[in-house]
Amino acid sequence: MALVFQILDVDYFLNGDKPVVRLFGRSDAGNAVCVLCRDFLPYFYIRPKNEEALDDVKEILSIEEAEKLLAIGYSTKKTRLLKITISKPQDVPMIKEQLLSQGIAEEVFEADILFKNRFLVDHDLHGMQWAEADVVKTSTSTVKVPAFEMKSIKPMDRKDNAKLSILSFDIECVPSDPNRPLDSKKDPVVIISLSFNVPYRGTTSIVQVAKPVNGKGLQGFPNEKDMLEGFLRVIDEYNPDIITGYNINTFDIPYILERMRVHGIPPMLGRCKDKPAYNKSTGVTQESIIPGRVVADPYQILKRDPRIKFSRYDLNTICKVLLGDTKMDVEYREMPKLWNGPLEGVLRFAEYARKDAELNLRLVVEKDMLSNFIEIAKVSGTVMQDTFGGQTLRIDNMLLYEFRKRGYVLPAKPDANLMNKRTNEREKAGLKGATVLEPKKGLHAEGCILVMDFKSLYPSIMRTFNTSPDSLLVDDSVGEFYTSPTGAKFVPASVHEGVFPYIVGKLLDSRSEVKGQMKDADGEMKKILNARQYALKDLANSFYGYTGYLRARVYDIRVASTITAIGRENIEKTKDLIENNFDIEVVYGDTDSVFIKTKTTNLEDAKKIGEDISKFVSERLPGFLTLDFEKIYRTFLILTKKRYAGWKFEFGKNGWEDSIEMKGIETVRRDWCKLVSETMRTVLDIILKEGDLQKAVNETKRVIIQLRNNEIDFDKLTVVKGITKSLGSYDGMLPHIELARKLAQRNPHDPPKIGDRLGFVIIKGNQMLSKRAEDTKYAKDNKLQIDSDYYINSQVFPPVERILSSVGVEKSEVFGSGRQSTIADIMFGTKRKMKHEIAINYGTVAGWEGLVCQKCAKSHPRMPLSGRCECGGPLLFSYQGSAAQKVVTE
DNA sequence: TGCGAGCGGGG
DNA sequence: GTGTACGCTCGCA
Repeated sequence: MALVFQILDVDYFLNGDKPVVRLFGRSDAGNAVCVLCRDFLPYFYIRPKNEEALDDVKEILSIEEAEKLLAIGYSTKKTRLLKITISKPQDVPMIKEQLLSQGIAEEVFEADILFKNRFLVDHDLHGMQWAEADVVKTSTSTVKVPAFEMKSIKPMDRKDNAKLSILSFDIECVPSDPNRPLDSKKDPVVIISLSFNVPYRGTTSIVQVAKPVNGKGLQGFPNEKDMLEGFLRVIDEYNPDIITGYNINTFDIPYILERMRVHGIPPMLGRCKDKPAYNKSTGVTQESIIPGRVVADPYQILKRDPRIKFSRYDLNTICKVLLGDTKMDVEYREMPKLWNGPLEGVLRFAEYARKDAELNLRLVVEKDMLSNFIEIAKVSGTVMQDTFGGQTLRIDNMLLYEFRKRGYVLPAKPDANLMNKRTNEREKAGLKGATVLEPKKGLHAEGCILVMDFKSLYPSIMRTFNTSPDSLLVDDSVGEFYTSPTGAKFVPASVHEGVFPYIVGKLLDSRSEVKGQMKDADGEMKKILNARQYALKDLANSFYGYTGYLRARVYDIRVASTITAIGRENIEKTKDLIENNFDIEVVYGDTDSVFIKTKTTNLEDAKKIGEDISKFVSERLPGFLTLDFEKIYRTFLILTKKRYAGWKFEFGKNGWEDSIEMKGIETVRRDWCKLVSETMRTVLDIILKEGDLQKAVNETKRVIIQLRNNEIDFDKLTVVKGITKSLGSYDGMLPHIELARKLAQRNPHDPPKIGDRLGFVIIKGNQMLSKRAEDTKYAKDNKLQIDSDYYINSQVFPPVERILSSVGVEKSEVFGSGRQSTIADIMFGTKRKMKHEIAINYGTVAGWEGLVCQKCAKSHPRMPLSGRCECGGPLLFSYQGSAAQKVVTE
């Protein structure tokens, strides 16, 4: 029969001496299924040295001749290799070592490719892809879901996803000794909360409690052991495809596995009866594996997402920002009291746990956190679980598909020796990075700044110059070649299109196509397509980094350094093209962007100039390189390379929308009090939106005076820090730890405990700084004096000073000790301008007819400089005479 | 400015 | 599991 299913996870088990591959998935009919393949064996390639000796290696099942191309260095000459097939995947490393150490093989290829990946690549299958298999129903004692024997399998061209069931869970534990950290060997799990996207027995959440409680949505158990068994029963019955939870990879799963071990419960959380869930921790990275399911941890996903950064990554902060909801208010130190106290407390604790599991599920579902990974799996071919790791496996897999198709073998991952060699080589030759153009420092307020980007710079360079390890010319076999700025030579695509440029090109072309399809799509499909276009871009962009990554299989510094060298040449060339052909100045640029200062304050005109420059430059850049007009900054303040702020204007659905954009200038930092962030933002706002440097200075002075006069609320001066270990184990002097010691003395029966977060201010005194940290509330209640010099000199002033000095304001001006000149004034005798006129002209945008006053209805063809009507009323964009849409100024 | 240590999330 | 993998922020020189 034909079974159509989406491939969720792949592994294998041994049946006697032979591997049996298991494909776990969701069938078209919506059932969890497992497809078994018994006729696939592990193999690898060797370049033989002593062929006869192969006969003595008893594990080898067969030896075949194979003529293959090698991935580094262009050549049409195939190398004679032998394909070695053995029986057990886990024997491969051992046999590989033996062949090398006994001088039987000169070199080994593809002996370090995981069996599941080998299977997928060789069958042209991808993770999360739909497949159609010819199967017969079978029975096996190894899995918990219906199983089928596979006769054949082929990939399908389907974009949709099966309805995946998701279980979100959270555990609560209480330490037996509140002064010591939790110990999974001793301290029990007391509560497990579960939340389901597809309802389980008609409910969306359950809380399991290791006490004989009962109630709605509650399951009471006599003890921890029974509860853990109950947890396994629910997982088995619900049978989720995805298991999720906040920080489950490094906390909940390893903890619960240890508790199961203590109680002698086999941790069969997956879809197999023969393979337990386990946690692999390597260095600091921990990952939990549950066979047949996918473990997704929003904490790790969010932390690694380059698109958004959060100030903190705790569940509460994340939910506040993303969902507008918060955790229930239960402090860690309260938990033992709740658990050991009266019933109401236990129930409150249970509801707290329920909400955590629910919040996490909402993050996954409402924020659509898995779609990107599903699409990355579909494109790169790895199973979904492996998409949560790094870029390397994704690229290795994509390279394996393509190189294999073209008759190449991939080199092995580098061993310690090769890594050393690469490191040394790099230290000698150096891998030069990108160019950052020297910024014209200070405030640019006279005209709009255009921000222009090279679209997909490194992928475009790869495509244009055919830079790829397999097109790198290492001999004189070809007369026609391109010589890069570093001297490396590449054959043209007409001779041989490199695998890297080919894949990158396919990804980017496919992305354009998907973006086209998105226009006609809606609902679920639009989400999928959007995730897909992002995955395609993300994957295309990671190929350059791979060529220069020391651990890559197909590392080649000549390729990596060629790409950055072309990038550097490109940005310089572009700067010249712009400055030589337009009466305009490039004030900054970094890697793939240039910032251009126009002479107009009219946003429309600026936009037009941006489009003209984009067209002009793109026509003159080679191949796939294009310069796109990205956005307008009306004003632009640059402190140093990579640190700047701009008043951004973008034309959106509701007309011109403005915001302050900052790069590299941090206004929020954990060790800064609120006052610092507030002052910085105010100062930046005044400079960028009003151009009034004197006002910015005055504002800074005002804050300093308020600090001296004790007029600032202590809450704005508070810094919060947590106690992470026992007080005795801190060596250095830290303010919050000294405070914790003080509080413990003050209140011996309720001292601060591990996990507590202390908010403190620094008060006046002669002791060293860390001894002067004081609890904010205590300081307030006892009317203590804050150390205003500390707040001025160590908190507020340094970051604000960096901003002010970039526009030429001297420290002495802020502190008022007489009017002194800046160094620039002394050198050039120019008086610095304290007030910059910030005129804005919004222009008229196609489709929009003009502006209309909300108060007197007078129409204006252009935005007046004041931003308001003569009558003082706010101006709205008018469209086709009537419909006013949005206030455009404040 | 560059380096080495230390911590994050969870309970 | 045909393994071997962080990344930022801070304090200090």
